This record gives sequence, C-alpha cells and structure tokens, in this order.
Amino acid sequence: MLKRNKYCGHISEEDLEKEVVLNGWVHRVRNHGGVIFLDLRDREGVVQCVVEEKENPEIFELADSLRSEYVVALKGRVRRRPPGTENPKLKTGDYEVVIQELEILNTCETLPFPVDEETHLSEETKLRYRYLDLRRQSMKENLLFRHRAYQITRRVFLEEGFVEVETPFLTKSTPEGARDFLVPSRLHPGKFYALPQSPQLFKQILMVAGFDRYFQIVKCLRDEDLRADRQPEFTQIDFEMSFVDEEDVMSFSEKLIATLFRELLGVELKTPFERLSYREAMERYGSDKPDRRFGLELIELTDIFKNTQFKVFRQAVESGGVVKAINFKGSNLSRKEIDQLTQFVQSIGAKGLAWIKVEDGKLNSPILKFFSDEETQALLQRVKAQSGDVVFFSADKKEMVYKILGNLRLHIGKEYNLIDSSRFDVLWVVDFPLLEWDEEEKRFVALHHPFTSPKAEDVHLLTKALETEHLEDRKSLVHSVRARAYDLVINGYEVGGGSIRIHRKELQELVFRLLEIPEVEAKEKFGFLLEAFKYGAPPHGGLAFGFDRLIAIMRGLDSIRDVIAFPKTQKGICPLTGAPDFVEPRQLKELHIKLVE
RNA sequence: GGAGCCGUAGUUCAGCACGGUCAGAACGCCGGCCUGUCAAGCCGGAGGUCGCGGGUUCAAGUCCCGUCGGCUCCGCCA
Repeated sequence: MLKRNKYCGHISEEDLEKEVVLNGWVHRVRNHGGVIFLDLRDREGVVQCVVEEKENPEIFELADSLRSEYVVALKGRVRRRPPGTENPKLKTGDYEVVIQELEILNTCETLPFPVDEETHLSEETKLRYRYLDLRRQSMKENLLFRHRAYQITRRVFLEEGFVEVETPFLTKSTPEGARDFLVPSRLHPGKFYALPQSPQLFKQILMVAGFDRYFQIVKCLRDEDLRADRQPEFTQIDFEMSFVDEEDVMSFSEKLIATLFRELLGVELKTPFERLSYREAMERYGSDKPDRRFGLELIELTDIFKNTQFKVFRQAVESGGVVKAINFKGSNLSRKEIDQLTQFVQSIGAKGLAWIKVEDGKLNSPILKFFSDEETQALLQRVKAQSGDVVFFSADKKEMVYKILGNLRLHIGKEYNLIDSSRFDVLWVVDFPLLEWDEEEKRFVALHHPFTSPKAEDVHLLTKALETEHLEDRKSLVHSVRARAYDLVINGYEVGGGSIRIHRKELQELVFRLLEIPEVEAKEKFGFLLEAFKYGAPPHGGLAFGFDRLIAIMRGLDSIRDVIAFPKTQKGICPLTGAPDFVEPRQLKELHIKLVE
C-alpha cells in the first residue's frame, strides 16, 4: 500500500514539483472525457488530483471507475495549476497532483446522503450515519475545534499547577439533585452503583487529601429529559482549589475562558468579567442566566397597581405577587402577532397575556378600561411609551412573572432578530440564594448543592431561621441567605457554576438541619464526606464548566449535539448503535434482576 | 407528564387550508457523450407501502382519531 507522506489539505508551495503520496477519500470526480479531475479529501482538507487519458491510459481507466467516498492511495507530482484554472475556494486551489500511481483501497456503496455538501439533514439521518455526517466539513471542524480546546484547557491547568486526577464512574447514589443512572451489582444482589452526576464529592475529598489544585475533563451523567443544550452524558471541565476564596476561583476561570477565546477565536474578552447579582438578573431579565445582547428588560410596575381596580392585577399584588412589563419598542405588532405571542406564553403556563399597543398617541388595549387615569399615565411614563410600542404585562407570583416575561423576552429576541450574534455576552451571576423553598416537597432545597457555603455575614440568619416557628417568616429569613456561589453565563447559557464549599462540620450540620436531611440520612448518604471533613479539611472551592455548551457557544451552534461525536436523540436513543436495547435473560439473571411485565 | 412543529423517491423538499391527472422537483444513483473542470456540462434511464394503524367518504399524502419517530419548549435538570 502506498503510505501517505502528506495530508491533502497541506499541499502548498513547498511541494511544487515534488512527489507526494496521499491517502484519503474520493470527495468528487469530474470526468471530462479525456481528463479526469479527482478531489481527494482527508482530515486536513481537499486537493485536486488529475489524470489525462493520453498521458496515462491505465490510470485513467482506473480513475474512471472511482465513485464518491472510495478510499484511495495515490502517488503523484505536485504542479501549479495552469493560469486561470486556480480555485480560490480551496486552500490548495493553486496546485494539483498529477497522478502517477493509483490504488483503490476500498469501494463505497451509494451514500444515503451527500458528504460533500452542507445539505440540511434530519437529526435522525445524521446520527444513524454519524460516521458519514462527521466526514462533512462543518462537523469535522466542530470536533477538531473541540480537540484544540481540550489541549489549551490542559495547558492552562498545567501552567497554574493543577493536578489531573480521575474519579470513579461506579459510585454511590446520593440524594438531592438529578436522577441517577444506576448500574446493578452482580457481586452484591440488590445493590446498585450510580454513575456520577459530577465528581463533586470526590474532588472535595481530594482537597482533604491535600492535592490542593485538582482538575479533570470528565463525563457526567444525569438521567433527566434532554434539551438542545442537555444530553444524558456530557462533559465538564471540573476543578477544585484549596486555601482560596471566590476571587481566586473566578479569576482562574477568567484566565481559562479568556485564553480559550483568544487562542481559538481570536476574541479578546475583557477581564475581569462583569458581575450581576442573582436578584438583579431576575428583576431585569427574569432569568438567572440572562442574555444581555438585547434590551427588552423587565419593568417593575407593582407600586403603580397596588390599589388598582383591575382584579387580575390587584389579586396578584394582594397575594404577595408582582406586576411587571416588557416594552417591545417600535415593533408595531399586528393583532395576529400579539396572538401568537399570547399562545407562546400560554404554552409555558401563563393564563393569558395582557398588552397595550401605542398607536399615534392612541392606546389600543383590552385591559385599559380597567385602569384609572393616574395608573395609565404612571404606567406610560414608567415604560417610556411611544408610538409603535407594544407593552406586555404579567401579574402573578414573582417566580411566575419572571418565568413568563423572561421567556417571552427571549422568545421575542430570537423571533424578531434582536440579538447581536456577533458579540459574546460574558458575565458572572453571583449572590445566589443558598436555599429555596420546594413547594412540592414542602421543604428547603439547595440551589446549587448542599455543600455550598453561605456568606459568613448571613450565617446568623440561618441560625435564626431554625429557631423561627412560623413558616412564612422562616422562608423569608432563609431566602435572604446568600451563597458563596457563582455561575458563568455566556449568551444566555449557564456554561459554568461553582462555589466555595463548607469545610467545617458545624456549619454543614446546620445546613443539613435546614434541608431537613436527618442526621441518620446524611450519615448514610454522604457520611464519607463528613467523616473526611473531620480530619483537617482545608477551606476550598471550585467550579465546573459545561464543556459541550462552551464549545457550542464558541462555534455559534444552537445544539450541543453538533459538538459531541456520538450524541443521543431527545428520547435518549443512539440511532447509530440502537442503544438502549434489551439484553439476554442470562445477563439479567446474573444481575439478579427480574423484569416486571 | 404536558404543548407546539415536522414525517412524501437514497437525500432535501413541494403537493395537504379547498379530498377527485398529485406521485412531483432538485440533488444523488445507473448508462452514454465530452481534454481544464471544481456544486463540471449535455442526453437518456431507474427509483415511492406518502411513518404506522384505524375511521369518515363513491373517492384520502390531503379530513378525523390513535400510535411511533425526529426537533423545540414547559415540567424535570443540586
């Protein structure tokens, strides 16, 4: 076999008049009768190869039998293309390889879809024939980009003295958080391993072990429903540091992210990144991961309507809720467009969508008749209403208003192309609440995870909350406790999150008491961590980046599937392998598993 | 668990609102011609369970119900 000494995509001036051996796939063949052009492709690119019938009839005949995606090896002389026939679209477009020897290493059946074009393909087709999909340029570039990102990431961690350690995949199920993937134990009937949702506990134990600075690029697994930015298995850049506070973790993170953007995209991010409090993010954008590349901010109106006659608003305010609005300025939306937006908010759980349209100084609205003149005037002034504006309202419990208007804002931003996709909006969201009330479980749950440290100045509120009998009072005390947590948000996606952890037993026990995790259970579920903390746990904290999301955002892609070599469909299926699938009864028996029905 | 969009040739799609020459296009594939193309060109050809099941109707890609699959979103995702 002729063995490659050059990649097709690397043919350049220095190869002129030299002999090269290429290995690759037939990208395209153009037969002109007496001359055949063959575009040969490998990982690095494409080069045109040529054979003329009168010069080399045997090779010409062989080349005539070539079809798309045949695998070939060829030897040839590189020459400059005749003037006027250069192809500026190709990196190697000034040159061509005159074929002297040609070996067909393998044939290829008729393709299910063209590899050489960027035809839109259904997700199912892409994934079923992923090996062909990955031959396509954009997908190939996505993976090569990702590859470079791994290398830069490792280098930056190395420069900063981090140690790479692997943590177990067969581990213990822990309460709180996402649903675990379980692995039945053959050696221990009835017992199960859990696949890790993240290396969280292990990396903290590594800090106790004195490794000081740890990192890992690691798969995490969560058995939850999928989204464009969520796969059941995904990759995190995970790290943890000892003897640090949030400033250390954040500034290292900034170095890593800024380096990736600089070296991969040539984009210089301004450091330190901007910071926004959780509260401000929610109040202005209705989201803890705001996309600030467009306006349409939420406007507070509760005070204006606190005594209103309009029942919908008044009831919301009386029961502790809020009234907020967004003003889609100069949009001149038609009734039909407003109806479509109404349908959208209804699909996410709103009862309806109140609106006012400003037209030539006149107001058009189904709810205006319920407002007093003062309310209308105050409202118009607050939202800075001008002709052409359409104002949308939401009045409900705070969380609901944020959800409705936050999503509506985003929906409008996308639907009406308000987003400047040429820039990156990078920010930290900080000052998260430590705990939030879970209405379903009737208890407090950790917003990040139960090991997140509260701010020192807020700890006394936790103590006080424990002593408070009345639930509403207790809620308001607990909700005012801020966590030493931080999320990195880029273009409206949470690409990373972390915190300074609790490293002292007493504080951890206090948090467990508030989470209503009984001592017995805490001991049973993560007693190993609590025990480790007894033996000299250093103060520590860390962060994990969602690697797939980060790469997708940097590549300007909407779905992380496009940066994962072999992703799953929305139902968690792998069309390439057919996983998940049934297994042999014998396998089940070994695992002591009996299927119901 | 819920909402929306989609499913027609190997691929991407049109046809569906108004049921009746609607089995169509492009690309791909096969055959032929062609010495400078590069999404080569020209001529010819093959290729379909309209996702699946049921219903309405004289008649169903087209309307209705169910179901399966793909995508987006809500719930869920510390």
